[in-house]
Amino acid sequence: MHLTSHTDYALRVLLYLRLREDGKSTIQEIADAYGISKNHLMKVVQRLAGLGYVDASRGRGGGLLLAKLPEEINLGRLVEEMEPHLDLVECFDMKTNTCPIAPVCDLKGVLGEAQQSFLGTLLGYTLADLGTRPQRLRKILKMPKAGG
Amino acid sequence: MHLTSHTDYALRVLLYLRLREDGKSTIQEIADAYGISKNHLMKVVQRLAGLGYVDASRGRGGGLLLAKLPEEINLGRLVEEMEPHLDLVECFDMKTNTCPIAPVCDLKGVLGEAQQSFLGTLLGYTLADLGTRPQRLRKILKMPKAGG
DNA sequence: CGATAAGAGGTATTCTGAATGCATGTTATG
DNA sequence: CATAACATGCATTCAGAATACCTCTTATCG
Ligand code: SF4
Ligand code: SF4
Repeated sequence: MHLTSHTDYALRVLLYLRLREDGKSTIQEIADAYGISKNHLMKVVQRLAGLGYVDASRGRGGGLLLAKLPEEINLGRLVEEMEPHLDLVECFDMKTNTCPIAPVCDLKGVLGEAQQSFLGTLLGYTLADLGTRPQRLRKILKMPKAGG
Repeated sequence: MHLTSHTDYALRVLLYLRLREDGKSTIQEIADAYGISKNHLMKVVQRLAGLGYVDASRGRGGGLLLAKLPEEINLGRLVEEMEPHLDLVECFDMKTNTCPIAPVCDLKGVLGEAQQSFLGTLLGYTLADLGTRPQRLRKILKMPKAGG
């Protein structure tokens, strides 16, 4: 039971940008701040751009900006969109299911309900609920001061 | 986001035994019923035996029996015990965490809460809540008639 | 216009852990 | 003592995630 690093990285990027609303941030800068691979992070950012969460501008002086208000970025929605699939067990994908009792299995319903609880909790939060300790976060992330 | 097949297989075994309280079932029989590998299922059953969910008797005439009442077998508990880990994101395991903001990350708490919602839902169900359509299940599983 | 910074996008490789198979040991029964 | 059934450990395969590269495009600046 785990989320992919893509999903977590996406959230890290958004959190970073939320604390940095005053100016653009480059992928390199964010990768350095979290100590992760720039190449890897580029894929995540492309995805976020495609989903409309960030605006990316190329060329010298380019970088990333949040494309929405933090209050508009729902964590549950983001997780649903970033995760490659939400197939808790094989029968959740009827196309590849091999379990013979799927049509009449109560467990399937119970697991589905549990997953909805999970996502439902996340749907109750937005990016605006994160970063409640901005000073400490900015310090850990070695974030440039406003205007820098 | 998915559970391992071990967890699902464990639940399948318990469901099978619950519908078959009248007599022992062999691993072979259950593997055939679900169309899965016997070798694989043996590992799952050993785990279930170790956790005290089933009694396994060896030798000719041996087989499996539920070691608890269906009402005593909680689905949330079982999932917790069968899953190799519940590390939704890397920071859930402090020993291997590399994320620098873990000590001050609000996201961690939110994800933890969501996971608790998931498990909390499952904790509300027991094996007794499954198998509400026993006739159809027994038929699909080609289960021997009572006493057979 | 040319150099350069930055993102876009595709491909290849590595790595991990799950899934599976196999071989042998142990226990109980008849 | 033959056999049926579970126990245990190890090896292998496989899928998907994670990561690394490489080339292309775009935009800015001197
Ligand atoms: S046992 Fe139920 S939940 Fe598990 S795969 Fe089969 S249908 Fe789905
Ligand atoms: S960003 Fe937060 S939730 Fe994600 S790994 Fe870091 S500490 Fe954990």
